[in-house]
Formats: sequence, structure tokens, C-alpha cells
Amino acid sequence: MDVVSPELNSLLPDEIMDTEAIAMEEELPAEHLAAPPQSEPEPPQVPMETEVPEIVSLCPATTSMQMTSASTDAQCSTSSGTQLLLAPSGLITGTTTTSVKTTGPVVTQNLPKISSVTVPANHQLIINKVASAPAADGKSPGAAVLKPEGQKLLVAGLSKTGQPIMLALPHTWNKPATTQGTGDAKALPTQIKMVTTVGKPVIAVSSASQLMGSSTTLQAQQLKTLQVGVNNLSLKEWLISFFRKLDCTVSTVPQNTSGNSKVAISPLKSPSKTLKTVGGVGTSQFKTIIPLTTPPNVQQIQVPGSRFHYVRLVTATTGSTTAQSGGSTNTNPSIQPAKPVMMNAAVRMSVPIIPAQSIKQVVPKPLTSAAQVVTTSQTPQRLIMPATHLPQIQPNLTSLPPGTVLAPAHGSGNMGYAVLPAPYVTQIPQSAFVTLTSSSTFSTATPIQTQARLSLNGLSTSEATSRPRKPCNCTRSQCLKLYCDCFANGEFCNNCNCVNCFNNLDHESERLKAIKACLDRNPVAFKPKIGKGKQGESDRRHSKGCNCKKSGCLKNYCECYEAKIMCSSICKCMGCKNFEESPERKTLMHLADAAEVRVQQQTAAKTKLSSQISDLLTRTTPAVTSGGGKLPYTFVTKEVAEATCDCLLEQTEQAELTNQPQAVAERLILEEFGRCLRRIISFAGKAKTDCPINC
DNA sequence: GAGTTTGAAACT
DNA sequence: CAGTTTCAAACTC
Repeated sequence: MDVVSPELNSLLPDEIMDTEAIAMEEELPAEHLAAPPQSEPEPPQVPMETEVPEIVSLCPATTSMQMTSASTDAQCSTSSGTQLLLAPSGLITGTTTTSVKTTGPVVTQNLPKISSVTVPANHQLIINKVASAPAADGKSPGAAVLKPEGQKLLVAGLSKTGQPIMLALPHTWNKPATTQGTGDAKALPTQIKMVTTVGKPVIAVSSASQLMGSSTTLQAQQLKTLQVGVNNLSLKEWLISFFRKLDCTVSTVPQNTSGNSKVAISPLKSPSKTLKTVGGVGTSQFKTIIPLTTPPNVQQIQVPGSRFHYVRLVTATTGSTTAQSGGSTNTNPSIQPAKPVMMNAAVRMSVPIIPAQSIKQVVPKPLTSAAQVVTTSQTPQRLIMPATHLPQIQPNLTSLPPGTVLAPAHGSGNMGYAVLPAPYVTQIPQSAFVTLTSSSTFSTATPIQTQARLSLNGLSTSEATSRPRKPCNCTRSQCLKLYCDCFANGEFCNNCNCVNCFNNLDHESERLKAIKACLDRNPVAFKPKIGKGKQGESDRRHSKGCNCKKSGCLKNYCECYEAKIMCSSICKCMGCKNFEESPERKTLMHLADAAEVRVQQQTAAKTKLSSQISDLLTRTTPAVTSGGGKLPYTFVTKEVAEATCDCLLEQTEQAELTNQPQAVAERLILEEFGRCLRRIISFAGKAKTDCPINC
């Protein structure tokens, strides 16, 4: 079983460091931030691949909840986050009822706020309360009440169209009752309640009241299933209604790339606290995690010692209205296996990540292990690796392309996550994505595309990915060597002409090995070769310099010339002509500029003509066709076309005779063509007028 | 499109 | 680190 290695653990806090950490640091009482006892051994490594719940919450406040049974105990490790999970109803069997009905040891009175809530069809809602008040009554363990205060909600699920929805409550609701600071890992009972409409939506509510920062304690939770009615409210309407009951506001945030939507919830009382900025950082970056296609379970990642929990929401192929018993005797404090619960489609979540540079701006304050602010000068590269590979590659992690993300390892069995340079992300079908997010920043306006702001080879990744990339033609390298531009640029081969290509997700293990080999040879192999100078683009230069001998550095063989930069002192080229005063270079530049201008003019002319034709057709077609006459283009007979060509040829000859520049000649020809079209259309209109019936 | 040239990457 | 080989892109015809 793959686990999250300590190396990964050492990375993730920095990777996942987000506004929430700061927010919680500021908002939570000091005792909640107290570090666990130093003597406490590092929690066991966490299984990543097997027997993990289908939906796992990302609970930054060290929450790790798993639904394991619908009618029996569910287990939770260090729960301190509330989560709502929505799932398609197709996974739920049974009959819909309009009354709340329990199928387990339900304590319905524990749901005063939501017991009357109806859930829209096709959705399942799981609420995992964050650090709720302890079951102080002692009578019914987990008899927690979903209170407006001291709770934090994270909602993730699918809309009716299969698009993910996420909700989050701000930290102002996260005020865990605690006994932390005593070093006692004693945890309070946690309860999970599932409210289901059999065959329709399901609501699961869990409340955990365990210690923040503790990952060693696990207490039994009660899992309860209720059935509620369904009405015709849309999901959003329902959510608004639901959270108004909780004194929240709800807003939706569509995601551009995937069409997914997010719902952010903020308390009406203190909406300003829904977004915390750190050191002036108002935006977040996101870590993208792509789930494995198999097994179709939600996978939970718990990083020992980390305040954050990572989850993957993956496809569930079978429905089950009830969570399965994972065995309440499981005392593994890190993670408990659970059976699939819901989710019939991949869900995209986002993990906002504060750039490392931004983190440096955080004013230092006494930190605990529960809330660490990592100061680093590294570029904001993000990486999670399968434990089996991480120890090998981890030393070179920082050399990977910016924005490295997770990818499913199709070809590597249960290997789990794989190194995925940032540009790869844009190449992967959106349906394959699951990105993690911290609840605290759901309400931010920063889209997941923030990642594209990272640089790549002197270009932003947005630029790099927007520009058309030439397909490679590799035949022998399997596209796993730096010979392959795709591989070297951190991209998957896509629509390439390569042979025996391994640069894809289907050969993840091979690709990983290749990446490792490249990094072994050159730790900065994936770093941009063209660095930016202090004064901007003009100071760009090749990090290694070229080594040209015959090209004079004035051909694209030369990496400097290809990058449109001049050679520098670090180049080892011979006969270099790629310097500022070089007349050869100036000549080439002028020629290149002229060619570029010409191309632009041609493109503009074509665009304009196309627009004119389209416009003319649009304006004239209704008038002509409304009366049942012929369409204008029907008048473009062979004779008309020939006449038009004659006109254009004539115009060409005139341009040549008058020695017009090519650009002018092209313009004149295009204008003549426009006149021809107008005449044709004009004639068509007249013909229709003259002969409205028979023409 | 085939063949050649070129220089970076890979290898020894 | 230097020399050689491999490789794929750039270039030429």
C-alpha cells in the first residue's frame, strides 16, 4: 500500500500553505494551536490508494473523516472540519420519503438546524462539522449540534450536470472545543449523521470534536442516516435556503475551464472573514490533483504532522445509499478505510496555495506544529509524489517545472500521484482533474487558472500553453528524453508525430523514471533556460549559453537565437554573430520583421474580407429570403465567378504596372473583390425585386 | 518529402 | 570534464 512518505510530509505544508492556515492562526485560541507533545511519534504513514473513502474531505484543520457505515459507527481521525458532500442520487437506492427517517442509531434531535432541510434531487450532502462542541451530555456520543458558531463547512459534490460544487464556511465558525495543550490525545465523541432520501439525495452530517493538530486519537462516531424529502428547488436555491438557516450567505463561483461551479458560503455576521490575505497576498494558487482512475474510490491523504488533509474525489461506479462499516475498532489514527459512498463523476476541487514568495511576507510569529508558516525562497512549484517514488526524486523536486501538480499514474498501478509539470495540466482532459482546495478560500475570486501565472521558459505558462506548440517527431527517444521538446517543456505529447511515445499518462511510471534520470543528470533540467534579467525582458539570457560552431548563432539551431536573445559571455559559441552590433544579425532582424509585418497584413486583410462577406450575407440574406427568393450566393454562377476573377486579375496587373508594393497590391485586390461581391449582392437584390416569385 | 546539417542531450 | 554518439529540429534541395 502506498503511503505518504515523510519526505512528502516535509513538502506538503509548504505546498499547501494557504490563507486558511493564517486565518486559523489568527482566529483560533492559542490553545488550539499548541503543538502536540514532542514525544508523540510521527503518525504512521497514510494509505493513499486502497480502502479509502470515495469522498474524502480536505480539512485543513487536520480533519480526516471517513464514512464507513450508514448505520453503525463511522470513524474519524482528528476531525476538525465540517464538510458537505453532494453526490448524484443515482448512487442512492430505495424510495424517497418526505419525512425524516432514521436507519441507524439516529439522534435526530442533534440536527435541529437541518433536520427539516430538503435536499435537491440528484445530490447527496454530507456535513462533517468542524471541531464541534463535544458531546458534553455524555449520553449520546456525538450528539453534536450543528451550530452556527464553531463550525466550518466544506461542501463538495456534483451538480445535476455532474459538475462539482463546493461549499465552505469560514473559520469564524471553527472554534473547536478543546482540551488541547494537555498533551492528552483524548478525543471527544464524534458523530456522523446521514440524512438520505433513498433514491434521491443524501445528507450526511458528521460532527467531530477532536483535538486540532492531533492525529493520534480516534474515537467512535455515530453514523446516522436520515431520509428527507425532495423538492424541486435547484441546488443553489436549496443551498441558499439551507445556509440561511445557518446564518450564512451562499454564492456560486463558476470555474471557467471545467464548467464546474463552486459555492462559497460566508457567515452573514462576519463575511469579511471569509477571505484572509497574507502579506498582501490576495490571490491564491491551486494545486491540481488528478485522481487515479482505479480504484474508483475517494482517496484520502493524511500527511503526518501536517495540519492539512488532502483528498481526492474520484468516480464512483456503484451507488450505495449507506456507508459501509469500516470497523469501529480500527485504531489507526491516521486514516481509516471506508467504502465508496458517492460521486459518479470526477469532481474538481482546488487547493489554493500561497506562493512561497508570498509566504515570506508573513510576519513571523510564534508558531506551532499545528500552524507552521514555511519560509522559503523556492519558486512556487508544487509537487506531490507517490511515496514509492518520492524518496528518489524528492531531492530534485525544486527543479521541476513551476506549478508541478499531481497526475494519475495509469501505468503504474496503485502508485498514486505522479509528478506532473504544470503545463501538463492544461493538456489533461478536465474530466480527469480533481484539484484540492482549502475551504477558507472557496470564497475567493481567484480561479484555479491562477496556476497559469507561473513562468515557464521565460514565458508565463498561460502564454506557453496558449501558443501553438509544434508537434514533435521523436522516433527513438520515446519522448522521454530532453531531445523531445514536449518532454523538455513539461508537456505531454499531444497530436504529435512521435513514434512509440511514452510521454503520456499511460506510461506514467516510465515517464517518472525519465524525469528522475534527467534530474539526476541535471538538477535544473526542467528549469527555464532563458532566465529573466533584473531589468526585464531585455536582459533575458540563456542560463547555460549556446555552443554553436557553424551556424554563427544566427540560425534556429542556436538556442539563444531561437529564443530571440543575444549570445552572452557564458556562451561557448564560435564565430558568433548574434550580438548587438552584428550587421548580419540586424539584417536578419529586419528581414524577419518585414516578413512578420507582411504576415500580419495578410492575416488582417483575410479577416477583414471574411468579416465583410459574412456581414453582407447576414444583412442581405433575410431580405432576400424572406420573400422566398433565391439566396445571394445562387447568383454566383460560373460566369459571375469568372468575371470576378477577371476583375481581380485586372487589378493585379494594374498594381504591377504601377509598381505598387505587395502589401498595397494585396489591398487593392481585396478591395476590388469586395466591390465585386457588392455588385453580385446588389444584382441579387434587384433580381428579386424584379422577379419576386420566379427567381 | 528526402536528405543534410546542426547543436543539445546523452553517453562513455 | 572532455570526447563521442545519439537524437530531433532546422535547414536545404
